[in-house]
Amino acid sequence: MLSNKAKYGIKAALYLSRQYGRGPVLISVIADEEAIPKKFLELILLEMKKHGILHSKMGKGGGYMLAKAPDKISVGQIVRVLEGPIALTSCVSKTAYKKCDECTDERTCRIRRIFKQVRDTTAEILDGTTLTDALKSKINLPY
Amino acid sequence: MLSNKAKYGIKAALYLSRQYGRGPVLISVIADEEAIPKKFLELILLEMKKHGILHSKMGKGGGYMLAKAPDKISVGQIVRVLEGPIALTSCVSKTAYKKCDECTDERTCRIRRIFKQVRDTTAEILDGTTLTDALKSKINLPY
DNA sequence: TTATTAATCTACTAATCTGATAGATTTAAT
DNA sequence: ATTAAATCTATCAGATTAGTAGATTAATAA
Repeated sequence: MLSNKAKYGIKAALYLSRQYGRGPVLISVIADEEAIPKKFLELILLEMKKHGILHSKMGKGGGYMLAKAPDKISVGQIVRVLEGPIALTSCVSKTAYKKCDECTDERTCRIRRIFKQVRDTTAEILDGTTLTDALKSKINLPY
Repeated sequence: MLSNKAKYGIKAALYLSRQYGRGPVLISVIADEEAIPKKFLELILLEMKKHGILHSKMGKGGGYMLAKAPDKISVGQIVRVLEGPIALTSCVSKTAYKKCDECTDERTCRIRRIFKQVRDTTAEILDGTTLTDALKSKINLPY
């Protein structure tokens, strides 16, 4: 299951996408609007900043903003930063590859084959969905 | 990431698939052959038994066996028992549906749409792969 | 230059999950 | 009755999750 951390991070990023181009947004505003514990959100935004997803400005008039346009940021990037690799087994991860401890032969491992398939389709969806895509909707939405 | 528990469970199930029809197999044999801590494996097999994936026989000449033919057991079933729901958010799970705590409107939640897609494709792969399928291979394997 | 505002950093906590291990008990076959 | 096997109950150390608290630093504006 996805952690609250990742969920909150995606929510915050979507919020900042809607505010994109309008200058920095206060942590407290995002926290209020998206019902996220403020202190927890601080840590999350900081982590996203350190990974180049967000920019921030300190002091009066400061706040957070997207580091890039919302169509240049994918949900996959955010998930990787806040949740870790998309793959379910390390032997199948692109960003955090590591042979499984107990693995004798990766080439013949049946579990690997299955979870490689899962990783690839999941990555395709998450990396293929930008924040802009995520905001698009068929139904009418309140913002 | 997939827990060792689930990995061990799948490995054990694949082992039992290869022995299918030959009577009960000792926990200790599976543990040895698949390099799984025996005591830990006990718990895992018991859990799989309780969920109808395995059968067991106590006493001398006893052991574990598949409860059904390997082409009637999917990897998805095992993952659900040992790892929990396939979905990354509860609001998108078929077997463990629950509205997200903070959710105000499921119908309009963008995160939900994305993770529903991920769940559906993942479930398709895992439920669509039986133990028999998992054992099939294009390359030559040592068993 | 001082007050104010806002992010940043460091540290801590409680609860839960993971990956086991230990030992006693029950069941079944010989 | 003995032996072999699963089963049950309990415990444990370490990691992770989901935060909270408080001090510090940076930037702006007065």
